[in-house]
Order: sequence, then structure tokens, then C-alpha cells
Amino acid sequence: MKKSYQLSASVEDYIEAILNLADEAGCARSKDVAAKLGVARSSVTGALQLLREKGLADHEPYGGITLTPQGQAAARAVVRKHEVLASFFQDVLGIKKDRAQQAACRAEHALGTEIIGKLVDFIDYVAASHQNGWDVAHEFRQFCRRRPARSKE
Amino acid sequence: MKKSYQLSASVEDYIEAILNLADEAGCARSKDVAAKLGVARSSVTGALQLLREKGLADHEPYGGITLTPQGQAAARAVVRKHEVLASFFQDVLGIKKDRAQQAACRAEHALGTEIIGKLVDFIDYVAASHQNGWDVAHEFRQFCRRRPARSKE
DNA sequence: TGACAAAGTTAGGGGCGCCTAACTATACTG
DNA sequence: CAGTATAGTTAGGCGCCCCTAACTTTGTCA
Repeated sequence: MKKSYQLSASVEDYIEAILNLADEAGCARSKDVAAKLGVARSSVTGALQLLREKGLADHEPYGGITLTPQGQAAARAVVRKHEVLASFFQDVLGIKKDRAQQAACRAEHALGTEIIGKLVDFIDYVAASHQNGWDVAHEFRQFCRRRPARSKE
Repeated sequence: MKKSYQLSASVEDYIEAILNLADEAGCARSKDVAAKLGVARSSVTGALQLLREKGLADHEPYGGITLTPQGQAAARAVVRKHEVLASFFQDVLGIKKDRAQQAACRAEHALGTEIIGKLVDFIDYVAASHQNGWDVAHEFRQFCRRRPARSKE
């Protein structure tokens, strides 16, 4: 029986940053987490305390930060949401890359696995349509060109 | 020059509830806002104070709640986001109505007008595809049937 | 009209998440 | 090894948003 913890957006941000840093730099340092999230170093210290209490991350004072298996799983789920959303915004809706990334960051905490799963399917469907000679994304872009856009953040 | 205030999710929830109640019942009462949002009555009092400071709503103590023109505009923007998202989740992705509504509630605060505008376009495109004899939503459902679903919240 | 119920408010408190300032531990360099 | 820069922590505080409990105002009805 696995408890599906409801993680706060903040906690999700932290574990996502830690996972990304670990992938990029091999090891996540508190300082870099602070820089990546744009928060004070002391905020990271506080968050790490919480992450340890939740069993998501380990770190001894002045040591490196490591995600527990549970923390890794949670982090990968967040990263996956982020990637799926960014891909949908960019590849299907035609949003510019950096804006798609930003929007994905904000939205990734709000959507559950059902919607994300469906979005994966949808992205795959759009990709498959491309190979069948009927490119949905392309058609949509054509469609947009024929009508005034409302876009603007 | 119109300042695009960054409203907190909480403030958006309140003005959305007030607008909905005003549309449904003709007049928004504090008690009903509390019930709709599932918060204590005193929380509504506090929120109303904030809404007045922000120029979004008026209400004299023990009186009815009314949105200012600015508040109405903000509320309608939130409602629109909600409706667009719910429609996309339900009509395009095929999510069940109540789950689509829930997800829209959670996501509506995270997405800006650019993405919402594109979603409107996309929904329209899907509808138009239907009339052209190539129903994207239907095709997608077929596509899903041919592969295992990952859905589950 | 007087009493009671319902609606609204005030007062006080708590959690979360962030900040700055000051302190401590570690690392680097001459 | 001293001395300084850097990383990390602690302490204290603030804003937001919620709560409960108690109080005030309003509405209703015999």
C-alpha cells in the first residue's frame, strides 16, 4: 500500500531542483538549489529539514544533498509533468520555448496523473498523425493563421 | 496603461465565487462564499477587506458583496480560464466532467492569457475539424483505445 | 416587542514559506 | 598554520491564508 503524499508546490520545486542538479552536476549543493529556485540559502536549509522529515531527502549538515528512493520517485514524477506540459505547450500549441517552460513550471503542481497521462497520449497522437500524413500540429498552425490570435501573457 | 495586477490564487478564488454567486443568486452573500469555497466565515471577512483594498470588490459591513468593474473583469478572466480548461480536459482529452472541473479549478491560476488563448484556438480547431469530417477528438479517442491508458489521478 | 436564530465581525493563533542578519564550519591560499 | 572567502546554519521576523471562539448586528416570529 503506497501512500500518495500530497506534496506542496514548494516541496515539489525543491525536489525537482535537487534532481536536476544531481543529473547535471552529479551532486546537489544547497547553494545551487537556492540559486536555481531564486530563494535565500537559509530557505533551502529549512526546506531540507522538511524534506528529511518527509523522508524525501537526506543530507547531513555541510554535506551533499541526496534524494531517497521515495524522493527520487516523487521528483521524477514532477519532472515528467513538467516535460509533458512543456512539450504540449510548445509542440502542439506552438508556444515559444521559454514561455512554454515557464508555464509548465507554474502548472506542473496543479495537474494530476490522469490529465498528464492523457496529455502524453495526446502528444503521441499528434506525433502519430504527423507520420500518417495528417499533421495535427501543422494543421492547427494553419488554422490559427486564418484567424486573429488572442495570445499575449 | 492598464496595470496587470498579479492576483494570488486565493483572491482569484474569492472573486470567482462572488461572480458565480451573483450570477446564480443575484446577490453574493458572505455566508455563501464561505460555503462555496469551503472556508470559515471569518476568512471571507478577511478576504473582503483585501478585495476592497485592491479595488476589486465593495461591501459595507453586514451588507451585500458587489464586484467593482475592475473586479468583474478580473473575475470574468478567471471564469474564462476555468471554462476553457474544463472544456479542453473534457471535450478534447476525454476526462470525465467532474474531474475536468476539479482539475480546471486547480490549474486556472497557473496559466496566463497566452496559453489560454491558444487553448481556445485549439478547441475551436478541434470543433472545426469535426465539421470538416475529420474529428480530432474522435480520432484521439480511437488512438487511445488502441493503446493502454495510463490514466488515474 | 422581546427573544432566538442566523449572518457577520473581531480577536487571537497557527502553519507555511520566504526574508535578512549574524554566526559557524569548511575550503583555499600564501 | 593564519587569514580570508565561501557555504551552511540559526534566530527572528513578516506576509498570506486559514482556523476557532466569542461577540455584535440583523432578521424573524410568536
